[in-house]
Amino acid sequence: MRDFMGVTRALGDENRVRALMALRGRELCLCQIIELLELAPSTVSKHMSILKQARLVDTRKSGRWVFYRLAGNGAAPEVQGAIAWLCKSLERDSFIVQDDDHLQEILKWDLSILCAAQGRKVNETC
Amino acid sequence: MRDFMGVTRALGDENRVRALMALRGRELCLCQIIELLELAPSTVSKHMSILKQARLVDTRKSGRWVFYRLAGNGAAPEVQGAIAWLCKSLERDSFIVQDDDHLQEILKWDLSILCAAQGRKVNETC
DNA sequence: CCGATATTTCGCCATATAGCGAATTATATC
DNA sequence: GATATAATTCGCTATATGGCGAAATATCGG
Repeated sequence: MRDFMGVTRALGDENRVRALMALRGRELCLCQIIELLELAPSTVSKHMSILKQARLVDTRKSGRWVFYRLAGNGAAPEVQGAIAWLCKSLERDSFIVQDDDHLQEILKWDLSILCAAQGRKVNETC
Repeated sequence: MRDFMGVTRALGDENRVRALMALRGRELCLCQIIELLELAPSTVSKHMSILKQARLVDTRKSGRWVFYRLAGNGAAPEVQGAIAWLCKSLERDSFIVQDDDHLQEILKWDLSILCAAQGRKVNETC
């Protein structure tokens, strides 16, 4: 029960749900999720740590970067069920589709450039 | 998205999850749920209204009593998915099994007696 | 070793939420 | 109509949560 409630609480925030949906079929660096959600790095880090504690995501560290991915086949059944339910319910949601589009743009940028640009009110044109 | 978050928020409270699980395969009167959760009537009423707003439960009014049941086949897919996920994840949870046992006892009581007994620190033996 | 940089942790604030009891509403019974 | 009763709404309090910026941590490049 404790574990299960950890999952439901984790799913109870819109930004965390958006982050999970963004991780469908790919892994993302924290800075890419920051860019997507347009929130402070500390806020996004906290969100991701909540998702990790609920076992909804796994992480991989590569140098200074931390990559997140959805929990896979090794995960607990309730976690896999949650992810399946989430994806099925929101796949066609207009906000999620919009995020998907936004992500396509974000993914075009080199990670180091993206990270360096954060916190400096990036101008879209340069 | 708005509707979906309504569901996830509703699932984010342990007492609401317990109430939903209690409704598997039967309908219950509010006073029976009050007895199960051992919370104030106003608190339980609020919980159930949140579940109703999320469309996770339907209600039927019969005189002074209000009966709750899980949303059925007519419900939105994300709601049905949520209920299915919930039941599959918690069916064997020890807290839920304990609630199931407790409910068996509660169901033995006549509704009017149960309601009348609430708020008066019922002695198990009378 | 010394910055620079990505992430996390900490401290704080504003808001949301769960809980209760009292007051209100709706319905049944007298 | 008056009274009793099941449920809801209201007002309040205590706690939890999401947000940020500053400070701390970890890692890379010189």
